[in-house]
Amino acid sequence: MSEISKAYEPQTVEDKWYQFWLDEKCFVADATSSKPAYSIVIPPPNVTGMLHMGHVLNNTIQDILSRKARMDGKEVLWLPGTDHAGIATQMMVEKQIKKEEKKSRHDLGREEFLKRVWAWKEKHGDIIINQLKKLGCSCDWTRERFTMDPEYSRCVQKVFVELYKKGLIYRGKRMVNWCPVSQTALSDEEVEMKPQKGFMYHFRVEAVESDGSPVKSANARPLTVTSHEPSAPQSPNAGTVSPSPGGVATAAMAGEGELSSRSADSKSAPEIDSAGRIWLTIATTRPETIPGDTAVAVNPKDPRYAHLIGKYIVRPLPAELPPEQKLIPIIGDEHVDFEFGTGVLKVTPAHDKADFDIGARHKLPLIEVINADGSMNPLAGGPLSGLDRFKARKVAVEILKEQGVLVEEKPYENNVGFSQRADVPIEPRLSEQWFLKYPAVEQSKACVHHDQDSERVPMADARVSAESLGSSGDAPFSKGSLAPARAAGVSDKMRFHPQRWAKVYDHWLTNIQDWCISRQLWWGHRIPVWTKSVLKSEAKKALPETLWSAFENAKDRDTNNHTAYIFVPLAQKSDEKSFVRMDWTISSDKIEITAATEFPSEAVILEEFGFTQDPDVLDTWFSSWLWPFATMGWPEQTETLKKFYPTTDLVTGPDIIFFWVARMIMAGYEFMGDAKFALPDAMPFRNVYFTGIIRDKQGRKMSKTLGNSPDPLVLISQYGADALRFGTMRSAPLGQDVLFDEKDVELGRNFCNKLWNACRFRQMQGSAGASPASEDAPSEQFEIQGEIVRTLLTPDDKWILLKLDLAIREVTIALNEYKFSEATSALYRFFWNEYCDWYVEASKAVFFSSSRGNEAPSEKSEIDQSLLTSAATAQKANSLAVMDFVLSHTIRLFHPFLPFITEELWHGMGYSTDMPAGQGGKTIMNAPWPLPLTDDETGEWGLDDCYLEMTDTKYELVRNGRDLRRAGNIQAAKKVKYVFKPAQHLTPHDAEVIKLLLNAEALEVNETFQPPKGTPSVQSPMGELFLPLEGLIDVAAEKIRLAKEVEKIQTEITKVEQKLANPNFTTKVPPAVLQEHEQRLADWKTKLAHAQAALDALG
RNA sequence: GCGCGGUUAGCUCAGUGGUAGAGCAUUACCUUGACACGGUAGGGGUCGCAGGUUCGAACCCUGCACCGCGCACCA
Repeated sequence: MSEISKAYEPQTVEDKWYQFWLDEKCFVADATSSKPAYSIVIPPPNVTGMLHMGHVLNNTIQDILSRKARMDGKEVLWLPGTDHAGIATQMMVEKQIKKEEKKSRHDLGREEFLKRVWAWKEKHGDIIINQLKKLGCSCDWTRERFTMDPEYSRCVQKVFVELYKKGLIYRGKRMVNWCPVSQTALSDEEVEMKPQKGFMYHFRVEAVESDGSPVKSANARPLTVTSHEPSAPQSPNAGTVSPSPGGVATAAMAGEGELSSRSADSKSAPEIDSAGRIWLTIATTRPETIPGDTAVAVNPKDPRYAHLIGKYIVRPLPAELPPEQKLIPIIGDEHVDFEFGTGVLKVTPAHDKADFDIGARHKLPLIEVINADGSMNPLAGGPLSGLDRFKARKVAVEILKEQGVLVEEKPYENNVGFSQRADVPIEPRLSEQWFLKYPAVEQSKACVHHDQDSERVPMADARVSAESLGSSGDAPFSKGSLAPARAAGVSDKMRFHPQRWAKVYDHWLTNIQDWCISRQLWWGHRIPVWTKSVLKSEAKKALPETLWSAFENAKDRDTNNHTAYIFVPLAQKSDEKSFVRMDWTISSDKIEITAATEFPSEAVILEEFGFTQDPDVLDTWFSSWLWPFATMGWPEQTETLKKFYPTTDLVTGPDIIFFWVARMIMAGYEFMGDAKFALPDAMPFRNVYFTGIIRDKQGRKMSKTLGNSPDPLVLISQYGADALRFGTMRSAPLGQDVLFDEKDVELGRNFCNKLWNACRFRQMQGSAGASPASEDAPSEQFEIQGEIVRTLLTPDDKWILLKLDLAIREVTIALNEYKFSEATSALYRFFWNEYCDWYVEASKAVFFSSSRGNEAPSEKSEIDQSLLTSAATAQKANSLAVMDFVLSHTIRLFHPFLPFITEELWHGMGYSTDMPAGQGGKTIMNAPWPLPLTDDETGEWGLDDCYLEMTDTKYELVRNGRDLRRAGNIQAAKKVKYVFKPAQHLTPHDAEVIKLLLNAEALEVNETFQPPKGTPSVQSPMGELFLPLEGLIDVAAEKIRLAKEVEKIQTEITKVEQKLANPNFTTKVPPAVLQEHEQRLADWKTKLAHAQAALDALG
């Protein structure tokens, strides 16, 4: 800090120190270290992503935790990496290729397309990593991982095969969430329900017999209108209302006309027309799926319809089919809610999840009418075929209108599942996919802590240990933070912060369905399954001998559709342990064989045998869920795993609690429970901190389309990374969403500048002796070596040392409880409001008055000049020593939050030179985290708490004295003289401090001062302060001020008096509280007396 | 429908039973020797509503309202 600039300039400082940390390998974790471990795995950002505010929040927190842990003496591993993000990345590259070459991925072919994605990854993969570096993240970059690294892919395959062998992974033709844009299946978690405005269409169909002849209404009895369920609207005509004439109703569709009132009736019962024919009205939001209907269902308990079960209806679409091909049964199914709609449900087993289940129960045929891309296929009928599903909906409605069967069309809002990625409605679609039955569910449920009061007991790994807090921990620590240090080797449960997420997690785990893990994409881990299908008749010839004999010897081999397992030694391998497990399915003429293997060599052999690999890839989360251990060398027993697994903290957003957190926990129990790892626990982390979601200042989510997402790098270049970090942390309370405002970053920058200038001020006061004096420093060489001398400590010194002690406690506790905004606020308050506003200002009394020792007034001339000078010098040096003590602690407290500026100051202020190389001598990163003052220190320096109160009283007097100025309408610049009438002895130091803080020209201390009538004054336990204005006083203004004050005091007195007059209060309240109230009353009364006297004096 | 948050100054939020707080914004004054990215002083609040518990409630309990989120959803 030789040429110290007036304002802090972060840009050069940040780059310089980041490079230094990298060069010095400060972030590299040593798995062989004897220090206790602390570890975090980064939630891997998308490899081609860009840093956004969510990353800033998330990674700043991780960096704070990591840096704090290093200062606590832990061996820290913060393991970074990126995620291949299947759909997102593939879509991005496809879009690019489309734009630049007007080609689809299919034009390029799989191999070429994957080349392009890899090229894209190589080109853009470092961007986000470099952005994290800009932010100051102290990740161990030597261990950076990517979810498609060869070793990582190996883990994914191994896990797949293991689960497959356990029978937890299976293939099945099921209803899945299909995204017609990405053209892939999705998991339930990737579907987002959104309210959608549409229409509810009611159309009617005739109930017929199996031969197509009308069901006679006579047969229909015992239906009577009055036997309806209570909720059904009663209508005397309902049973006999006339059917609408053919070709009815296009104009009145909006719902107000005759038609709609009749349709209300139609809800209550089937209509019976004059010819005695029975009509059912069906409600649907998706008329385009009518061609796929294979039944209509009613509730068997519904008296309106139950008698029709077993009859048929004629499906209106496709219109061109002959009626006999459109006959579908009326079935009874409990699923139908007869209070909803008309109580008649059209069943489309191929295009609706619930309908599929109904179809399965009733063995209904499936008619698929929608293609993978969301268009209709020929089975939907001529007019619909080829149309997009939404267009087809409109056309289907037109056809129903033409047929005269549409009875109502009313606006309707319902929830529709959307593909999270592509933002289009998903299509429930039947397809063959791979599914996973989640493993270790029960363990995963049991492992999370649920106690209500656990928020106060933060660290299961005893991150807060007795020694890390110092032995003198009393008041603030006794709240419980020191509490249960976990007994060594005993696993505790995992903790969520804030805890309420445990309930959400639990609920999800209780209700999970199997996970659809296959994706019809190309970018991702290809499913390690190979299949081969041979004609039964040619099996012997077509199969390798080993396989054929295994097949031939298998029991039940002729059973149709029978699945069994055979283990086949691979012919080319002599190693007997080398088996690939194969499943086979035999149908009437074919044998289908399936094999899964994680080994590339076996895959090659399988291919030689004519097996082909499943074309699908795995869900991206199927690789992410292995992140905590696959990045550490699993399945080998690496040093890293032994040292750093389970990780200490996970920091992530609650939006991926199901996608990622829950699944990682299950994977941890499933794959890390193996005794060979000799781990204390299989759980992947001990604490999960859920950040809030970053929103803009209007509370909206940040999104590209809204354009409300600021670019963190722009903010960093404008304000500095420290400023961004500090501002974000200050406004990010535990568990709350963060409303981001650039003002917060500005605040951070201002704070850094304040810190910078406070150090600059210290620097300008010269050397305290520890570091050599620079050329232009005062000529005196201080003797005291920067040590604090008790006898020279002023009350202000003691006050700031005590405040520092409190700040250390407060910040440490806040960090241990993951309360980052609390820690930041405490530091801000301490440094700005206590250190800068009061201590630094008060210290000027020492610096400036001692330097004026040479100009001592004449009455002191007898005192030896040199003695005076040296006393003043010693006093000054002592204050500098206190400043250094406070600053060197403060800078360390700030380091996790503001890594760059603190490193710069640490060196610039020379604090690094006092430390051993490994403990701050080289970098502040390894400097010890400040401990609360020890009993030795407080005893040595005489830091009694009474100095807090004493000095607060002094500062309060100053505040009131300043107020007199304003009350007297005196400009801030105008130098004024105050008179102080002390109640007891006032030290010259305190007099000087008061004078300086009042910005007074002079402070006359006069024990016998007789103020002229009307002199404004303030009262304090220290004495009375006057601002004599010699007739310049604005009497009216002063009267108003005093009157106001009297009023205020009286209000307070009344409040306290009322309390004290209540016998209930005086008898029931704890003595301390009672005493406090009595004291308060006395204080107010004194104040009142003075204010009243002053007011009276004005006449 | 079920569950979870929230409601305190103009804005964003702290505040777990004992004198209502911070930052920003705002008003007035000040470029004094670290800092105008600064200083000093001020104005501004029936703590969502209604009950209850208590000597005492922003805080604990009950109910309600409104805002947000999650889960489940019936055409």
